[in-house]
Amino acid sequence: MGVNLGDVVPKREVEMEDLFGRVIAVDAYNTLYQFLSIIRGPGGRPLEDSEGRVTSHLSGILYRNVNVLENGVRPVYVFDGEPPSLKAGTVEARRERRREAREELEEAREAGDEERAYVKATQSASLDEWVLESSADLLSLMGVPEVQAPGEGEAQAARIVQNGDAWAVGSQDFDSLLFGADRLLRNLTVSGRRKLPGRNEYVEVRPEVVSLDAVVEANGLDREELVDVAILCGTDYNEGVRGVGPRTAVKVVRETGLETYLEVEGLEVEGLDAVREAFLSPDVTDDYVVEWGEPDRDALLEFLCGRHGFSEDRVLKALDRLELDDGDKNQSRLGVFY
DNA sequence: CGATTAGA
DNA sequence: TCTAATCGG
Repeated sequence: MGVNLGDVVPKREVEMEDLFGRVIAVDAYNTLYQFLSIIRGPGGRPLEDSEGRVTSHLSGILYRNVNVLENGVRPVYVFDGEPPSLKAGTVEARRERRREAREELEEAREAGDEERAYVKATQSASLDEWVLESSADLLSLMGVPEVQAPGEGEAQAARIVQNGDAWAVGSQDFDSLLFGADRLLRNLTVSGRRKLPGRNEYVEVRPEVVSLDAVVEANGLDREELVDVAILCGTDYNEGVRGVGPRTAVKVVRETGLETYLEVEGLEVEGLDAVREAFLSPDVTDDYVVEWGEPDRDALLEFLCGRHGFSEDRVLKALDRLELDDGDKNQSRLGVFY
């Protein structure tokens, strides 16, 4: 979920080819959650192997990374550690929401309502131990590095960018900008269109870059003020003010300032200073290693086909795309845009 | 989501 | 050859 900054954030659409040579600090939680909620079969059931283990995320990781690596983009997956205590309410609320969704999923299945079942299955997706472990295993076999964050993955990913070890954070959420990432890359995808959950509507989806400088520039706010904007709208750490969206929040912070506004309106933000600090000085580490390796073809075949029932033909075809390339598309692509 | 297949 | 539907595990 994260923060609603979409409306006040300038975006620059790019092609995957434009990202050649870039390192992307991928928010693993965000990415896995999307794979898990979206990659579904009939009745909203996730893909699974013959033992009943969910494999939707493995499919997503494999093909996404093949596309990314094939284009000379180097991903590093950043996994969440312990959520800050400020987030406890949000974590609990999400748990409850998933629990409800699972109940409603059962009801929908019993009623034979496939469409509702699909929606509820999506809402009940959760990252359990199996998903995290098998994801780490697959990434490792693909030669894709992983970083374990002490706290929020997005904060750690932002730090990796700040340190110059990655070019952008890869996530759908905007939080990494609040954590100080210089750039955010959304829609790390090669395929054009995506189907909207509602009905038969399709939207063109291309990768898009959001730079923190551009956000700051466009709104006449610095990062600290941007954090105040988010706090007004609501974040994972606080509820936000009813009826205030990003647009008015920017206006309020620029013209009045968050504290004065709260005072005048007789409002209060629970633990305001702590929330600010959670964004401005998050729990991150510089003790990480980012190193890419060669995909282990045999081990990948054993893992995906032998153990989890993937089609050998398809996996081989995917792995072949990782071998012979950079024949035509090599250097001199860096720096075509900022 | 991304790949594959069906169909215009 | 291109796009819409539907597999995949």
